[in-house]
Amino acid sequence: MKPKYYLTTPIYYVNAAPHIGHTYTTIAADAIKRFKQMQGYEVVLTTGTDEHGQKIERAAEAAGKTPQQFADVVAEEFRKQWEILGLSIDRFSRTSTPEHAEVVQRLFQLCLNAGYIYKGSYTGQYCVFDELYVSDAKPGDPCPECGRPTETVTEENYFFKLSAFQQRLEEFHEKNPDFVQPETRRNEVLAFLRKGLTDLSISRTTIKWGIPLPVAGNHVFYVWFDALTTYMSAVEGQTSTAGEPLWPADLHLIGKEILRFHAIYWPAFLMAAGLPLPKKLFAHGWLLFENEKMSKSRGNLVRATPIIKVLGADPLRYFLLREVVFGQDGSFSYDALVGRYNSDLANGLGNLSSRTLSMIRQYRQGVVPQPAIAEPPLAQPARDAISSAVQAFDRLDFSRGLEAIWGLISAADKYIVEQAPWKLAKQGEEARTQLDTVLYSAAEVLRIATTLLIPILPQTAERIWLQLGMPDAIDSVTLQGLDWGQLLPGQRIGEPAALFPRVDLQEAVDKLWQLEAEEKAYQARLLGQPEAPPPAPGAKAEEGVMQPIAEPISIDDFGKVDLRVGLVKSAERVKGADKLLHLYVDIGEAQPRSIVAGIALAYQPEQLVGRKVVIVANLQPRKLRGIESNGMIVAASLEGGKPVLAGFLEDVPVGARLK
RNA sequence: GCCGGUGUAGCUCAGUCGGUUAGAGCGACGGUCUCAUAAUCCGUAGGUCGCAGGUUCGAAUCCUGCCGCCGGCACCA
Repeated sequence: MKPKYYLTTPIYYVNAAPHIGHTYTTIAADAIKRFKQMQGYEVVLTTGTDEHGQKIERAAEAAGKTPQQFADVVAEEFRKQWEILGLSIDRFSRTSTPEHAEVVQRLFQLCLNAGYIYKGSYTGQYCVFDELYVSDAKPGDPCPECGRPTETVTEENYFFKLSAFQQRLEEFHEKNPDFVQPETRRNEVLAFLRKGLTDLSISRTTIKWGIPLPVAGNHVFYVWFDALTTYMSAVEGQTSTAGEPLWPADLHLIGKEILRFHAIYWPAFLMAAGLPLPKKLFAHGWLLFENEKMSKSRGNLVRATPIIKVLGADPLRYFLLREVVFGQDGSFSYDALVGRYNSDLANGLGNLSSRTLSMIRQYRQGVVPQPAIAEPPLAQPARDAISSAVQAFDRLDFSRGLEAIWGLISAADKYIVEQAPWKLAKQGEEARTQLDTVLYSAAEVLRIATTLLIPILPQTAERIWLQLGMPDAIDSVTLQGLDWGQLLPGQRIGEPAALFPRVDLQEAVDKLWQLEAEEKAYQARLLGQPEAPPPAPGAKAEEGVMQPIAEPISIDDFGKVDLRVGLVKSAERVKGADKLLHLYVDIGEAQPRSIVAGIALAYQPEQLVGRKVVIVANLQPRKLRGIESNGMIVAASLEGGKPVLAGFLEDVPVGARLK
């Protein structure tokens, strides 16, 4: 009986339609699944959507839908995306289903019974958009993530006693050094743990769209308790064919941004409930677009669908797994994508297949010949490639594994040129056995490379399989025992056809940009969002999202703010803080004021001395890094950028009021 | 500021328990073959191995300092 292997992708939040970041994770998971299957496991792969929360409530409202309707639309987009890509998903989980709610409530109950849940209250500044409390913020402060104004919220919450698990979690991570990979991520987890843990608020009363707690009151679960539990609810009560329970998961594949929740919260929840913990966590890096972080606000998100249309799903899989070292950040660009397509797939694999099959047809009437020797020159390189590729894939190092396979492809190309079968064919009888060996070797390399590539290029592998005329179904092929010499002489090959027609770089890139603009517009319509202008081909969108305009105020309200012209008398860096400068500013008072401003990344202290600036003079004093700050400097704050100080074109006297 | 990582040819990277002329793939340029998807194959391209010191007979490889970049934390807006 096969051992089971249960792996998961994260569940994706339905505030956004699928983009290539989602695709990257899910493709990797699919490749892992196929690889594990070929190693003899019964594999279950789940993915799904995270649908609750205030952000969805509001997005739905803006789109004129109920939250459920809204979630339905986006969830369907994800499902379709994985279908178009041909991903082998066993279960698509949605947090808005009753089955899931039941498991979440049960997990809560277990934690409650064990004494790890208590009721408390919390007051703080809350950002609705990002659904997070902003620690240390004052009323009206903007959200650090999005810049939108925060709201003061007090609520009674249920708390999870995370602090009680610090030691157990540390011990767990010490004893399971492979639990979190790559290692650099593990170090982060340990560092975070050692700083100490505070209890976690796991419920909200401000949200309606969520799973109710099985207690009195209007509490619904807050994101992590709800979302993480999907990993369990997806396979609730299920076993493998052999009767082995699917939980615990063998691998959670995640992005690095959600590491902490998976490496700390999730094990703690499970420990509290007395349930088995997952076996492994792998945090992959981000896909950067031409070395910039992809984000909605930068407008440089890329979708997979245009790529599938122009090049196909397999080339996208190949690119993502070959170009990016799994676990590290990687750069995505259309140029690199098309480059890889032409050089590796068209000229490499595709051409080897084409020339090999064509020669067998021309010189041997389409029948795989019997090699004259048992150990042709390519036999050992092939064995080495099998061993390196399998080992690399096993540690999820796809790029290295693919390198090894392409090394074999190159060796075959080189061997073919050295042997020049087209010459052997003209030499008649005396070269006959030699030609047999050459043709067999080429076909055998093709068969071995194809077998190794099944997890990465499933569609292409199947096409080659048929073209080679392999008698057994490709689904039944395993990696166990894969070796040189298993291709049977006498086999009649199938119909050759080009696998990856070469494309013109510029034409392909233009087409990709055009389809991308259409896809982006389509997604915006789907989510009921105002349509963004399509990006100019190749242009990097730099405009950020317009921050919402604050509530209207009266002239009297404005009059409360005392803005003054000030002259910077001195400026120095604040020790121990990257962004802070300590200034003394003359605004016409007896003594210059001490003001601490977060502009050190944008301005050198010496640049500021003698400069006239605008000061909010009647702001409540506050201590920053132990230094008294009596006021605030007015600056344009660019999202994700450096602040730019307000100033005057004409000369103005110090102390003048702005109104 | 603290912690971790990283900086090698135009691009993506390999190479570090110190040791001959520092490597691969892609791209570029030149050439070759003709089975093949104007593919393959061969050759060329001269990179202060971030910078500066140090240890050593000898350092990309060890040590120290500095700089850049990335991540986490702190901090701020």
